[in-house]
Amino acid sequence: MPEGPEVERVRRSVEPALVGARVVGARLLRRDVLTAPGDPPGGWSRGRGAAGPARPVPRAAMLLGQSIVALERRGKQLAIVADSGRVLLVHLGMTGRLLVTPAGEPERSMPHTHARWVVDRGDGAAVLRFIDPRRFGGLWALVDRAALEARWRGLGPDALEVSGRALAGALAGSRRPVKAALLDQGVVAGVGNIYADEALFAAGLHPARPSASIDRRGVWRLAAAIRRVTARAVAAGGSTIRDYTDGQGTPGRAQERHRVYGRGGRACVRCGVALECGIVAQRTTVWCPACQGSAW
DNA sequence: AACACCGCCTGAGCGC
DNA sequence: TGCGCTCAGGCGGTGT
Repeated sequence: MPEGPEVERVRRSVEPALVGARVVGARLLRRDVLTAPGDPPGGWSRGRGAAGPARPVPRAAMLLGQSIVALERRGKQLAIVADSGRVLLVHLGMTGRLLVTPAGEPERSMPHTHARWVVDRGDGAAVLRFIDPRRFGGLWALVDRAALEARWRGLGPDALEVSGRALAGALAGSRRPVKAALLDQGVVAGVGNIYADEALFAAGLHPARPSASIDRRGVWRLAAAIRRVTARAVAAGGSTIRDYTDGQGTPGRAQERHRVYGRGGRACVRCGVALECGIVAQRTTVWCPACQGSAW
């Protein structure tokens, strides 16, 4: 389940093969995975019959014939920027993967491959695949950088660098549970269910605490915890729970460091009390009833 | 306006 | 062994 740290690992792992490379082949195997300019607002219909190339995709939208100049990330979104100015925005959703393999390697059949590119850096071609069994992820074709910036304007600061001041501004006046705020990408970009629980534990805050009830010191502690927890996850290669690997197929080890996520009922690593498990903000949530105070 | 909640989608894991 | 159920969860759309 890729959150910000996992997407950052993917970005780093595919960057060497992609930046400076020219896209010499592009195929979209499922039309509904891509939202291109002119598609219905809210994206292509995901209903029956949406599969397949029912409507031709402008090949430029898939960056065919263009050179990749940068791979940029904000939160869970990964932008492939071409020299034409066009951008292909990748969201991995729950089970999405980007995989790069040398073109010479024997073609293994990879189920749920929805898009496939051949890129050439001059020193040999490589194949890039977008694979996503559950299809919560997708691709968005943007015509220029301005469109990317407009889109990213809706995101909060990235989790790796969120400041206490920015978080305080976003939590002020909100009565919703602080965990719900953390999962809102407009508040902090890149935090998902795993790192929300981990950061709240690290900051000693109950996930159901109304956002506005947390004092200044607590908010600063929380911002620092978000930065620390996500930075450590990046350093550990990301959390591999089920499907996640980086762009080379390498799993991460950050899951071995989780102190609350997936540990409901087990002993708190800090105080030994049994961790509680419940639903907060419609998500499975684990917290320590002793270390994380009360919801009020 | 702010927030709650649903539905999308497939595979893993479980109980019977 | 095998079937069918539940669960996982990001996010956009709709409802309150």
